[in-house]
Amino acid sequence: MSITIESNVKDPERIRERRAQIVAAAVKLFTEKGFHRTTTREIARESGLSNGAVYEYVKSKEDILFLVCQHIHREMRAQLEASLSPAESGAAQLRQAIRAFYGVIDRMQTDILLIYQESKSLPSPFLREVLREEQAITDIFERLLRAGVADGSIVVAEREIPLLAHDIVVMGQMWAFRRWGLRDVPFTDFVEQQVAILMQACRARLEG
Amino acid sequence: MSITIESNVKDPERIRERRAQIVAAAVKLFTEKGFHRTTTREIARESGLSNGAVYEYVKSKEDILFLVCQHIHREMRAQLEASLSPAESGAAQLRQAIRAFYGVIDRMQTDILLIYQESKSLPSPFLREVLREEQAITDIFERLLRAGVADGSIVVAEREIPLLAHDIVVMGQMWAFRRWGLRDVPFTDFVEQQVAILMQACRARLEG
Amino acid sequence: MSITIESNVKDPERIRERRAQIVAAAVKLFTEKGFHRTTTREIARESGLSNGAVYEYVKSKEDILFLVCQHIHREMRAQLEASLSPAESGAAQLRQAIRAFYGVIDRMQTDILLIYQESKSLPSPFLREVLREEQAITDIFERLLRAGVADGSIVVAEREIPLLAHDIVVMGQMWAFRRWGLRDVPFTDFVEQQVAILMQACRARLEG
Amino acid sequence: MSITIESNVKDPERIRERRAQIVAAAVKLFTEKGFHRTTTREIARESGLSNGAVYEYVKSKEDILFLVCQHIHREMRAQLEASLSPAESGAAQLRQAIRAFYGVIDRMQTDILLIYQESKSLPSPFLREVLREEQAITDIFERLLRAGVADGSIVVAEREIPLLAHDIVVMGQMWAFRRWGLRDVPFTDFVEQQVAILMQACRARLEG
DNA sequence: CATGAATGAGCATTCATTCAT
DNA sequence: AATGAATGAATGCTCATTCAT
Repeated sequence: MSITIESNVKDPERIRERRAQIVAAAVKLFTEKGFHRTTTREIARESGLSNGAVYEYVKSKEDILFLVCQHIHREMRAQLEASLSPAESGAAQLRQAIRAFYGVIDRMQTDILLIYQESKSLPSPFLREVLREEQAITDIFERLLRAGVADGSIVVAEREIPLLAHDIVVMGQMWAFRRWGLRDVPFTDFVEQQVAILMQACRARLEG
Repeated sequence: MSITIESNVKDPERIRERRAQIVAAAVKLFTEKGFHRTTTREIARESGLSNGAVYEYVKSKEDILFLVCQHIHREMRAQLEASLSPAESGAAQLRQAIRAFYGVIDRMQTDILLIYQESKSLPSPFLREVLREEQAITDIFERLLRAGVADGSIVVAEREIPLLAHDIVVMGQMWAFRRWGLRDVPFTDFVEQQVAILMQACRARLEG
Repeated sequence: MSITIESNVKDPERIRERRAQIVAAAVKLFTEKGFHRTTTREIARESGLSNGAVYEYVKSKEDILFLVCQHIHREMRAQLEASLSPAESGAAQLRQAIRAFYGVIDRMQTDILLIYQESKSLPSPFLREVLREEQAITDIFERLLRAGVADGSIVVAEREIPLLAHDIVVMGQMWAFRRWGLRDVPFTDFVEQQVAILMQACRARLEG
Repeated sequence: MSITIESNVKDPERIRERRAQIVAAAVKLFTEKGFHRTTTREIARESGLSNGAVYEYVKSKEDILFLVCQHIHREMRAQLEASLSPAESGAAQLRQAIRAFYGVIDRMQTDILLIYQESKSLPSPFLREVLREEQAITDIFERLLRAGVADGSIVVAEREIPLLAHDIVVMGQMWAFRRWGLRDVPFTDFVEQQVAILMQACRARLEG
């Protein structure tokens, strides 16, 4: 939002295209070998650009990492919004949102892991922006929780809401960052168990 | 089972001492600047050893990272064991263990964050060992859950236990890795809310 | 004789205009950051031309430096000629010329410094041309000295004339290249003292 | 004096040796191709060190340039001091010093040219130091002028002394930086003519 | 055992110049 | 004539690791 990566190139359409190539290449490589072990040359080669061309669209390697994080967050947001659907009660809406979110997490596992593992390498203005985005996702659930409280379909104290929202997010993201420990848990079981725990924490009436 | 780091030096006592120095220095530096941005020279200087001496007790920089993770895990285990105390029921025991564990997390915040952020840089045999250790901690809670089920003080399906144990761990560790989002939550509130959610998930009778 | 810089463009008027833009931009940038630290992109931007356009009027970055030196020398010559005025004796003429020249130096301080500091980066045919121009200025003073000898208003041996002419030039240019050491000397004092020394060296009768 | 270049290496004797190698190589290369066109790799090769070794004794390429300037200035000072000899009057002392200084300039022509052409590439704390050194040389002549004034062997107004000292220096250094224009002047003639002009400027009584 | 100087492959980044449009 | 995106060789510098002493 507030941060804009500079480019020497003027044509915005071209910037979009080339950065998409760079980001695609970087996501692949960062996922495989991590940010530090990936060289800018590899990113150039993988994205089909010359060494120099990369630096026409980006000012530093950290810029690329930021672009990657930004791209992933946008994709997450888009997918999340696409899978939210209206529901009768606040509780039902919340449950549906959690399920939708966890679905996104499942589909974007490696991307989410990438952000978890590499965002610490961002220069701090970028990191702040990434955390802001992470908080924005949490805020979605805060709002849903308050809506449920408002219509009486769930019961949570206001002061418990922030942490509960974080729980919702983290209990989903662990599907990505604790993959090693959850090999034996089928995804549906995972979702249902987490949803059950969370809805119970909201003292929601049992529903479909 | 447990991985052994090679050393050119014979005297095991000396190895222990020197590695303790190296680990202390590395923990400090990795926490401040991260694994990749810390140089072996800096570790040598900070630990009071010469560049060469470090390599008498360790074969590579990754070895140091592993030693650091190992040290932190040991410390965690020790602190956890020290703060566990017997309780009447399995539920009470579990609740107490969670509280104890969360206390450890609070005290070892930066160390836990270090493992979260840097363990991905470990060569895979080391990484496996670290994850094994992480699993071992989770296993402690699996056992406590089963004990509670056994004495009827909590009600959880066997198939739900592994994930629930992960939840217990993750919902505590987020105190370390989501510090940026929990600034406004006092630690005691944090613990009590998480414990409440978790005990409720266990259908434990409400107790002290 | 005089070197000609090639251009892809035919229209000589256009060449003149564009090169004037390029030179103006380059003088500004070279003065601020030096030749090596200035990029051709910066020159393009500052001159309002595109990267490519610059290379339509110039074959290399060195060409630009040469154009800059040429421009400065022309400007110096023009200013010098404009401020020369006839005088009664050769000695008076010489004194007047030195004062005029030093005035030019004072006004063109940064340009003269630029030539002093950057001309060494010219390819040797260009450098030779620049030195020829520098010699041409010196020659002006040689001629004035000979004129003064001829009318008897000064007394210098023919063999001393070349060096004396160099002294006249250098003792003025130091106002530009020894700026750091002459902070406390007012310009008028500077001129008068140097003129006194030089005229005395010519054994000129004391006048106005 | 006030500036110390850092080194990773501890042994001061070794630092001295290695830096001498580096400086010797750099003087040669900078003289041949200039500072900017010389690469650190070339300096390493020429000095018989590895790329990395150079950076054990120096923190940056600019450090090398500074070391070079420092070395040249020390050498100049040493030679100058070695060739100064006592004289009867202040005027005689001054004349002798100028001759000695010009002899040094003749012997160190290329080095002096190097400082003239490349010192502008120094980071400003280094540049200040170099200019301080240049001023120190000028100060020597200020002192000699005052001594001459004091014993009555020369006549100069106090306020004329600083510029006169600069003239002494610059009128010698031009032997190095105006080499192209002085090809036909024999060194002895050069010295005698300059000395004559300068001593005359001091209104010194004609002496041997 | 310890030291610390030396190594050199490796990396991010720059920039003069070209050339398709 | 003009544009501006693309190129890629070149550069200064780093740092894990080794090894002679």
